[in-house]
Amino acid sequence: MVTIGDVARAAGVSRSTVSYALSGKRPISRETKERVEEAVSSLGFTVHSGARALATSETMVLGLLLQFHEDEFPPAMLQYILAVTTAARKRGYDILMVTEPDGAGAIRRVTSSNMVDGVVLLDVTHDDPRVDALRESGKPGALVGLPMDTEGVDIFDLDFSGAGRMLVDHLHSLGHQEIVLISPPRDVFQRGAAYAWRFRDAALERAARHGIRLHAHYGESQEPAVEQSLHSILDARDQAGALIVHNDASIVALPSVLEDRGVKVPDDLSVVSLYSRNFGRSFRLPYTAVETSPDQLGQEAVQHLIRRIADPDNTPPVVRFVPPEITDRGSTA
Amino acid sequence: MVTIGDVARAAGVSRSTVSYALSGKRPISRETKERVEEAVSSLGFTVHSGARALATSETMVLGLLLQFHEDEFPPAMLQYILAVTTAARKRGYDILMVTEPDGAGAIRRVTSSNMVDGVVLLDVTHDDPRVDALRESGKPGALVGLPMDTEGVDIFDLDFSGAGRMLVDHLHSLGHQEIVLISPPRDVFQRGAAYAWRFRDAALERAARHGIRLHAHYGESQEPAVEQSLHSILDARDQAGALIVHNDASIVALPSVLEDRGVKVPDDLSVVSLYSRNFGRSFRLPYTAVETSPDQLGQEAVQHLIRRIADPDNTPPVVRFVPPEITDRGSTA
DNA sequence: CTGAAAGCGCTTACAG
DNA sequence: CTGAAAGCGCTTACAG
Repeated sequence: MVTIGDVARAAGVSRSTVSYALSGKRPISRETKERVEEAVSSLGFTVHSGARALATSETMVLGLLLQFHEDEFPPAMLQYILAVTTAARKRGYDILMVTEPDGAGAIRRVTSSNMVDGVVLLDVTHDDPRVDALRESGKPGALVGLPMDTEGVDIFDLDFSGAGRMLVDHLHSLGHQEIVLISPPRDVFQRGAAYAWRFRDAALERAARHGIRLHAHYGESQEPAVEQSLHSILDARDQAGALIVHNDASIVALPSVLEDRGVKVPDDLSVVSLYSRNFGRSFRLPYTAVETSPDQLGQEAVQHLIRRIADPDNTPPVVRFVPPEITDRGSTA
Repeated sequence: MVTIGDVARAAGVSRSTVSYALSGKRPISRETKERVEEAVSSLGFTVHSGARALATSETMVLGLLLQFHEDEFPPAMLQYILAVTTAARKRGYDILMVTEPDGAGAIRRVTSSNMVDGVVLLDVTHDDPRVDALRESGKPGALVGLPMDTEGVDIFDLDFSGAGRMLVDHLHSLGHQEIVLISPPRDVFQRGAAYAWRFRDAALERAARHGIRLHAHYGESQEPAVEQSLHSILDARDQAGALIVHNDASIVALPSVLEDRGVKVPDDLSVVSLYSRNFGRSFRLPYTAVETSPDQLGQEAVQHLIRRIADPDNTPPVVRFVPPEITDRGSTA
């Protein structure tokens, strides 16, 4: 391989001059700089990332920690992966993708071996063991999802409580008095994914205030249970005029379930949900929904994480809840 | 941070002894080894990955190169990502996920900076510029997808030609004489994704041999075009008794399109496709299909790549086409 | 069975 | 504006 020494020799300067010419960290004369650049490109020099990491204690790599749970709909997670990766690369960082089941162990592994400068945790739960592991690691981290103890970590999430209130208000303003809510699967609640109950509890509370009957049910995540559960919930609640679906697998399955049942939206039933624009496009979902903004969330998380890496102490901790925005697709009446 | 020197001091031995005790690359006395291990765990020592990479020229990281094209259905790619990541971790490797648009440049970047020991290329096309970049890099690579020039690279893919023949044979054995094929979008062909024409051409050839009329159409990848194209193709070909869908977005949209049209499977129409078990489960696809085996493909690619990293010269080049297997879900008659 | 030392390829004070 | 040298934390011949 070609090293900085080769470049120095070819350009007739010292290795330190090459390093400075490349980094711009001290002034270099115009002609020296040109000679260095010529040598670099003619030799095809690239800095050895391990050597640089050893010298600077910076890897320019971010860890992305995620898990594929049985109770989650895989396509939904992809949007966050892509958002984080793109945002990182735009700022010169690469992404180490870590998916092993033992997330806390994985954090210890990649931080203590100095493989990454910081980590992004996806799908953080209420008592997520990864959060303690992160704190102990001393590396900066950005969380997507809300843990019980937010001390010393940066948090980025949709305002699920606000989203729940917003959708209930929307249906209330149209005069609905009886609403069915399809939540994430029971396992998601038990796992401690706060987004599930933040949304549900806010919706319930808001409905109560409006005097609306809101029936909350758990949805499913795997077919054929998804469709079956939708049918049985709709069977049991056929007097309700509106449906709130906070469940990715269920919203994807809903169009064909409703078609099966001969239910017309919004004439027979008003439907609202939460999903991103791209998600809705992949599956042709025609429902009025709160935009979940994975791109924005991923970008803000990465941006803040990088700022904290650069200046761990003077960066204020942030708990950022992206305000919900509703996209009206005409599925309510 | 705690270094190997700290461990050596605590254990009362030299740094080299610590290194050897940890790696097992030379015999260490039982008691020395125990003292080292005790020091390691009490101090919480982990090898600095950059330092090790610098000393050994091995990073224990694999690059995973992929792009999200407009003309592809995102959820399908996720299965390969997960398969590769899991297989790599099982063998002690981490995954650097590289998604930038300039794939060839990305390969140059991560290989020449020695960030990875090898790369996996997903979705390789006929004249994929990444393949040349890979060859020039001198690093081992495993490709998923078939390039024009297979010299010096290892290839792992489904036998799409065999899959095309198998599905046509299956329909032929049931007496079908007129079949519609929905291929990937035109853009996928133009991009040079060989799997698209390998499947189609083999199906056409096989159909011709059987004296079957096979009408090949391009499908779409984005809603609402997907559904519209399905409707217009089915309108134009309403005399056909069987449908082969080689298009992820289309097969996901098919159930509701057929329901819309009042078409019963398999009574009115036989349907066959290609997708993985998990993919089918996510979307409740009830169709007889060739299993695309992303898990197996990912695992074989990683396994072979790691073998080649260990011994670049004595590892024979491989072009591996996983034989198609049909899963009968009763959607044909 | 163990140690002292060279070397991997960088960056960055220190010195001029 | 530039150079010589130390140092980052490992691994591995070399030597005993």
